[in-house]
Amino acid sequence: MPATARKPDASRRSERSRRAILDAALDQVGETGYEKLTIEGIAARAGVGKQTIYRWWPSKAAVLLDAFTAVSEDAAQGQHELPDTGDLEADLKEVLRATVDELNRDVYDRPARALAAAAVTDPALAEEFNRRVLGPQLDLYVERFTAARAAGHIADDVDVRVATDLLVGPLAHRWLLRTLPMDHAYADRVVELALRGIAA
Amino acid sequence: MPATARKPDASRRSERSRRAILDAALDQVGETGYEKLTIEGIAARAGVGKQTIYRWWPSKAAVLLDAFTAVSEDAAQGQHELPDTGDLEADLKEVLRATVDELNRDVYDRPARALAAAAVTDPALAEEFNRRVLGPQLDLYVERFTAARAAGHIADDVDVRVATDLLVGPLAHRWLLRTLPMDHAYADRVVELALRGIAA
DNA sequence: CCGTTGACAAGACGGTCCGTCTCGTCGCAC
DNA sequence: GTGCGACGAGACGGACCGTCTTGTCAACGG
Repeated sequence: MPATARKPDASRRSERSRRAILDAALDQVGETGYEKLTIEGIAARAGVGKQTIYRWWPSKAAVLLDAFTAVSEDAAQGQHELPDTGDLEADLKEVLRATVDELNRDVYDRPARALAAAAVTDPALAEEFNRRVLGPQLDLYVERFTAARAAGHIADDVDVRVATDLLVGPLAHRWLLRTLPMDHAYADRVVELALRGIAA
Repeated sequence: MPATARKPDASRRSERSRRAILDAALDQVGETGYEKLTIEGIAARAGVGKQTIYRWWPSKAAVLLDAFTAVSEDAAQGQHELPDTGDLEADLKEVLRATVDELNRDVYDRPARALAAAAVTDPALAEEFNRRVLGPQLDLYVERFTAARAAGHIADDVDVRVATDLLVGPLAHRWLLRTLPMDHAYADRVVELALRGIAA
């Protein structure tokens, strides 16, 4: 009589339905935005019963997170580390420029923005989002900076995690809050200023 | 026959109702969070008809923006510029530490977070939010950096707007997405690293 | 080979909140 | 004092919520 919320049998789960739901969620958010993303809408578009969604996901944000994780891994194209040509500044500019381009494509921007917005007011989702998507991406910068420090290209006492924030934070800020346009020139300036510092 | 959405007469507006609505919205979002903030709930708590809210605001986010603008101006306490003791690093640390403290107070964090989240997926609200709240705050940094540049404390070719992002971006990133805890030590490190740069 | 099991599609259901509307009431401007 | 328009209250149809019910179907065990 423990109030055991009995769990569904994952081995009997329909892969076909799972993919249809993920695709439908991604399509819907890309077309009409997050505010018009609805469980009923996803179910109808996927040709699936609502209960099938509620059985496997706790919220529409969780569905979108699963869907976006696949997109994100596709975009990574199996690249599990940042380029290292020995020229730190050039490498970082290349990566940040690519990030800017990615965030300016609607198919990537829409779901990413929806997830970020949801994470801002939902700590549990934020934790999951960091663990599955954002964290691994930030780790790439940490690794690259660690290598650069070993090569003597950055100061010994630099906290590589803070250095990562110094690069990514400004980009994310402009992207999320749209304070000003975000383009290649901005990415370059951020890299230059972050590397050499503001002080005279 | 122009579809003139006839506008209400602002001179007959009830100041009493206006304040009650703003207070109710702020209280509600502070207690139960943004997702449970509802127009009907605000109206009930404020002892006001729903129509009175719909007559003067286009969305609940707009109500919250008005409410928060007042709070934000209170918090500024008439300080329309950043401290300038001549020691740029110390001044910036003081300001960022104060910002961290502010963002860690629920009465400030809750509505600010709700507005930021709404702005992420609503470009029109983002524009208004930037114009009324975020923009003026960022301008303070721009002014302080401009003064520092005139005093020869920062390099001549530094873009003061990018420098501002370099400070504020990392803080905002940690605050919004909760990648890692945000405290005084972090604020100090960001200031130090931003000023002197990552490179050796 | 057949019976049991549990996920499935479909959709009914009560509930909440939406945004619009219709009421009297009441206060300010003229 | 009179009339216009904002006001509080709440009814209204509609959207979507999350749960529940029904009948179908495929996998798996005996």
